Amino acid sequence: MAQSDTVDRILDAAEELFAERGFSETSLRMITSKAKVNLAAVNYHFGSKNALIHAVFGRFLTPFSATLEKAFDELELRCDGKPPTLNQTLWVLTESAVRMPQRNEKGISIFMRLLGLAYTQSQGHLRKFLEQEYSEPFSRFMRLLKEATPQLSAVDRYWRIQFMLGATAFTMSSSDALQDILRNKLGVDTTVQEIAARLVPFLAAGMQAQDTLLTPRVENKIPVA
Amino acid sequence: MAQSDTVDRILDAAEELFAERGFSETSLRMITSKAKVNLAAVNYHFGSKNALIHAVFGRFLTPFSATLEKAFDELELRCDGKPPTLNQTLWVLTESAVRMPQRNEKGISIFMRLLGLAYTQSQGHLRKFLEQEYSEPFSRFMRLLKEATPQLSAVDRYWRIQFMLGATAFTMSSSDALQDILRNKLGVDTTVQEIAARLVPFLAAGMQAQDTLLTPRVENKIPVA
DNA sequence: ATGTGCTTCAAACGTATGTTTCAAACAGAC
DNA sequence: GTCTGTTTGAAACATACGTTTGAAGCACAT
Repeated sequence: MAQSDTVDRILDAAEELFAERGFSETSLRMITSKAKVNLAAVNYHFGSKNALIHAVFGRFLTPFSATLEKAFDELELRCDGKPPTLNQTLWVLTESAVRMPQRNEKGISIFMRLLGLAYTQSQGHLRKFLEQEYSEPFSRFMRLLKEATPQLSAVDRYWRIQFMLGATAFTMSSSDALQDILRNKLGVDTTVQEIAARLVPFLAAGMQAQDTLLTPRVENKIPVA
Repeated sequence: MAQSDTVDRILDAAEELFAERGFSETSLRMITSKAKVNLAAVNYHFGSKNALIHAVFGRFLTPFSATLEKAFDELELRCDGKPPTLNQTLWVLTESAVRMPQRNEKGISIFMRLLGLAYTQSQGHLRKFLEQEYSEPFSRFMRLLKEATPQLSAVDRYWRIQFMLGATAFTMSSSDALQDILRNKLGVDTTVQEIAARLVPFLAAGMQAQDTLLTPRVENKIPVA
């Protein structure tokens, strides 16, 4: 699955175990025994469990954010001057994610699941690490979203972006399980690419929904029982 | 905050701590010391930590599912014969959630966060417990969704429902953090009710999106780099 | 007052965790 | 070969966890 270098073996094992069990639920002993490596190797090479978590994220997030930057560059070049549309922006993002060189066939869903976990599991150190390490591509994406949805108020846009992130992270993070269920229920096979292709129109439509429901005060809009 | 009965004190403390830290990250000692109760009381009254988790969910999910059933009854009665619309169905759900009698002002976000965690944290026992305990209102909701979106293929509907669940679970599970960020960024305060009021139109629009993008083969739709 | 059933309490149990230690093994330079 | 710096190894460390124990406390019927 990878070269037999200790560091990479640890990273591979940790990545997979974190993705399928979460951080707190994965012990160093599980990782080292899956990696066929001595227990002390983790602390020797990484310093601590938290640092290992950071390393796992850094290994796939750094190349990804580079890919993403280039893709955004191309996109803005193609649009010369005019801001890219919402659909274009979303497609560029999913493309970059889907086209990332993967270590194996599970790569994409591990990638997605880890991102989801980073968002969900309230690991303060991880959030801090990601914020200060990858703030640039993130805020660039945010800026593109803003320019693509000028009709939205800042507050509306903020929440809808959260909804998008949620739908994406959640679906992708359990894409394996969801694909299995669908296969059993309807006998249909799906690829991650197809899920992404279904997701983007969903997100774009939600993002651009004009809610006639929400005007001055929200409470009025909830029908009284 | 509550009556001084040991069981309730434990449930209150556990609920709050689980919501803000997750299950594995919350120890019985944290719970019992917050509840000002002896450590052994948890195992005495509930049997185990897992059983306590079930009890926490049962305490708010049982009345909620009863409320929901009644709300669905009313809705179907109001629509006599015709299937309720997507918007109606979604509103009835969020209404029932938002209107639940709360133990305190944080009640709603705790409720939401716990639901999100149940979905996200891969605690096998919890999923099993929830499935066999609350399968009925869940599948009723699914049936209503199906009748409200007859234009969708089964596969499309399946994925879009996952997208909805994801957006909801994710947003609600970190609603506190997201509210804080928004307050710092734009100086705006938000209630869970308002989040729900923004979420519903987003979901409805996404659910009803007609994706001109997806026709015979998906791969063609991803622009080649 | 006495006994009974339920509840609380402090203490301990066994296990698992992240981390450290220090000697052994190893690789490459001289 | 011998030295040097790096990596591995088995074992132990301290701490935290969920759970169990058995005595003490309590309310209440007899």
